Amino acid sequence: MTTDTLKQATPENPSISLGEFVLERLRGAIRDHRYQPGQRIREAEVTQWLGVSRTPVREAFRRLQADGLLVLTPWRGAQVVELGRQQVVELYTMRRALEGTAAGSAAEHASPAEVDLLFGLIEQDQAAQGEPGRLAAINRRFHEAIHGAAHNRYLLEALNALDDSLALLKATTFEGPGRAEAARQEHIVIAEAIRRRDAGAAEQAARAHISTAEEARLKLLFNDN
Amino acid sequence: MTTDTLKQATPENPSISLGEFVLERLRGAIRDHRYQPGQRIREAEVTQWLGVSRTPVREAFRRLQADGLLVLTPWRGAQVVELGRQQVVELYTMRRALEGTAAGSAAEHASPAEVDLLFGLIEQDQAAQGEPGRLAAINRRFHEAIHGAAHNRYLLEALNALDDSLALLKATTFEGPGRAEAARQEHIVIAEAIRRRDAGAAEQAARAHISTAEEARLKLLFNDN
DNA sequence: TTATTCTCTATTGTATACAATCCGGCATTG
DNA sequence: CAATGCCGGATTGTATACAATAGAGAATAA
Repeated sequence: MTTDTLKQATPENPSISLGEFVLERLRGAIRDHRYQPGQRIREAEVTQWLGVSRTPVREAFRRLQADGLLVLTPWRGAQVVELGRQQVVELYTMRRALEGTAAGSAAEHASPAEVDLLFGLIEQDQAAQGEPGRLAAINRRFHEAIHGAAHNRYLLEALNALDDSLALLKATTFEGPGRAEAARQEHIVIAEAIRRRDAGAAEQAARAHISTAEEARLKLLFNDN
Repeated sequence: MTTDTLKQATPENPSISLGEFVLERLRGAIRDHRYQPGQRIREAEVTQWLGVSRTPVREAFRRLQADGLLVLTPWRGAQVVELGRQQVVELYTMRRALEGTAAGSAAEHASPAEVDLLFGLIEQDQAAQGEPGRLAAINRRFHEAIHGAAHNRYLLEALNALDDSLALLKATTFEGPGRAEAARQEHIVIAEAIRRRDAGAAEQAARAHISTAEEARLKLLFNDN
């Protein structure tokens, strides 16, 4: 990466369009809070940062708007979405519905390997006691495993978009004391329901899991309820 | 529309960006099957049709891709999505989840006026016997009324996107004999559950409604099951 | 005849020029 | 001194020029 003649290819990955490249970089920056909620993002800024012209930047903006991460106001440009309490509640309602559906579908469609993966992750989780970073990563993979096991691409996309939206929030749910252990127990209930192919129980367990996560999140964010 | 000096405003509606204008026109054209599934849409085509440059057309393409209506292949451009049997099933799984959630939320949050609207639409439906076009329109409004009564903007957006995707399919569900009456009965069950604030019953009723619609749709499309 | 390669055109990806609009500060006026 | 209106720069919306690629068809060789 020295000369950067940059014909027509992503600076780093030479096989994808610049629009996609910018999209991923921006998505990552928003996820990591390098762009904070409410902050305005100027096209010229991104242009300089990533060394591309305005066209791919604008295309990425459109996609991020569709995903609910940016607000595009005419002549004012892009702003990272800010979530209020009401919006967080609405997002968790969606999450409860979609995670429940994913768990139910996983109970119906998961392959044996996918079921094994779930229990493997629960074991890893148990081994990662007291390491918040690893716990969060494993939790993430557990949920992704369920999402994949549902074998429904629309559901998967919707859940990914939802994750991105919730990443706008600062506090991670695992900060509450005892939350990690409680979450593991809930994960076990979900995984067992999936293993015994009980779609209804899997859905209920997943919903309950999201509900407790919602409570914890709201408490952390707004100190009430 | 004679001179068309077209400074910088939508040809028809002078207050919205051209990108949004193109987006809505394309969305409508896809909904109405003026662009058929599988068909390729060239930028230059739309450019000429709507009298704009390629830039707003490309922005609209990106949004439609995010909504799942177009497939954008690098260097090949845009193609209207084609839905296979598997994808239809997956979409209906989503629809069952989201409509169920909407009905449940509506039971919790609907205003009295919104409840009245539901029953008003059921009466209109009864009066529109044997007119497939009006029946379809009223059915649509009934569902939209529930979506609105849920008071959840994310849910609303997701349901709208889902409707657009299902509009890709040709046959309308109301073609089956007796389907209209059955649908009305199902609507009544949903509306009554909402009126008595029974979220669980409303969700179950909505799910059952979607399941029967799915069956009818699959029968119409693939002549099996 | 058939397979293969090459070229050329149509089309998309990107960059940039230009137009329109918003927002700040400043001056003018009451 | 405050309010209001008017500039000027900063920023976005749109159009277009140019680069890169894919794909179809012609030309060639077996």
